Amino acid sequence: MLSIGDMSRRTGVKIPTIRYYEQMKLIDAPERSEGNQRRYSKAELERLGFIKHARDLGLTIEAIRKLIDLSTRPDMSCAEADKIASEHLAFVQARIAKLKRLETELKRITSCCSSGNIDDCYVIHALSDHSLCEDVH
Amino acid sequence: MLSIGDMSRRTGVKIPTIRYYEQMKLIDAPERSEGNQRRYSKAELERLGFIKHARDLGLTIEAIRKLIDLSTRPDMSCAEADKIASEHLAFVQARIAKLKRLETELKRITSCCSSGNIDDCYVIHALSDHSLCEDVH
DNA sequence: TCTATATCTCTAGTCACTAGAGCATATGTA
DNA sequence: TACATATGCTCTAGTGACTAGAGATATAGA
Repeated sequence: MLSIGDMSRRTGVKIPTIRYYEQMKLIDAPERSEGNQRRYSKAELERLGFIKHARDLGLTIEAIRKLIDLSTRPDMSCAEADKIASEHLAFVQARIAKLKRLETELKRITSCCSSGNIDDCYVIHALSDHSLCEDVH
Repeated sequence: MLSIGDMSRRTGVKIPTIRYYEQMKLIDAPERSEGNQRRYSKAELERLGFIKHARDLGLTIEAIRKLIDLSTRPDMSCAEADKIASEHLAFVQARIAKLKRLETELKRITSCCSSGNIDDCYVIHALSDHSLCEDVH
């Protein structure tokens, strides 16, 4: 049996976050010791690892809840699970594209600041004048 | 003189958000009409545009507050402003790198799901078994 | 047994908004 | 001028995914 601290060390999920996941019903309320402390099984460790991994990948709590739900219905087609992951992939790709455009503009903004006076500051100037952007947003 | 709705239409910042910025002291409390409605000047429109642009670039409210503060002290060197923008550039670049690693893993996860049964579902399986990751995280 | 560490519950705070209730004001047309 | 509609006001509370802190209790090792 594992304490909440053991779970935390093994998965890298912080203790308050584990309790938060329990509250959000991502994990079941575990057994308790005589003194009311949480005691987890190996299966619960695995589920927390699953959640951690999915969160690291940026999946929302809601998406993870769906995946867990799916995995407990072994008769279900996995098309649904694939859909969740695929949608998230598209989301990640869109975010990369957007950030790359921002990177371009930030590079442009920061590469020109050489004067000593704020009146000529290209950073401030560029941020004020949207028309300087090359249709970035 | 512009109403809050005019400001919103011209900058693309939603009305409650404008009021929120006022509360956060990013913009000064504007004049009011006889009936207590906000009335803005051109200068205030420009400042809101500045804030919008900076937010679109992902700068935090706190960073924007600093930039505004800097821009009202015309004697200051702009090195500080450049530092804020550069730091943010580094942040954006780090995020791009991280998202690209996630993209790789998500692609791998979603490209193999072909079986009809959840027991064989690669998505669920891959998310459960961290060791399948190629040291992505 | 003592002490240090771990855990408990509960509340509130974070960021950057967003939503809604319940009014008051402004604007345009008849 | 009367009215309808649109716009605005303040205030409170909610979002997601945690994080922090208070104050009490439990457990493990010397």
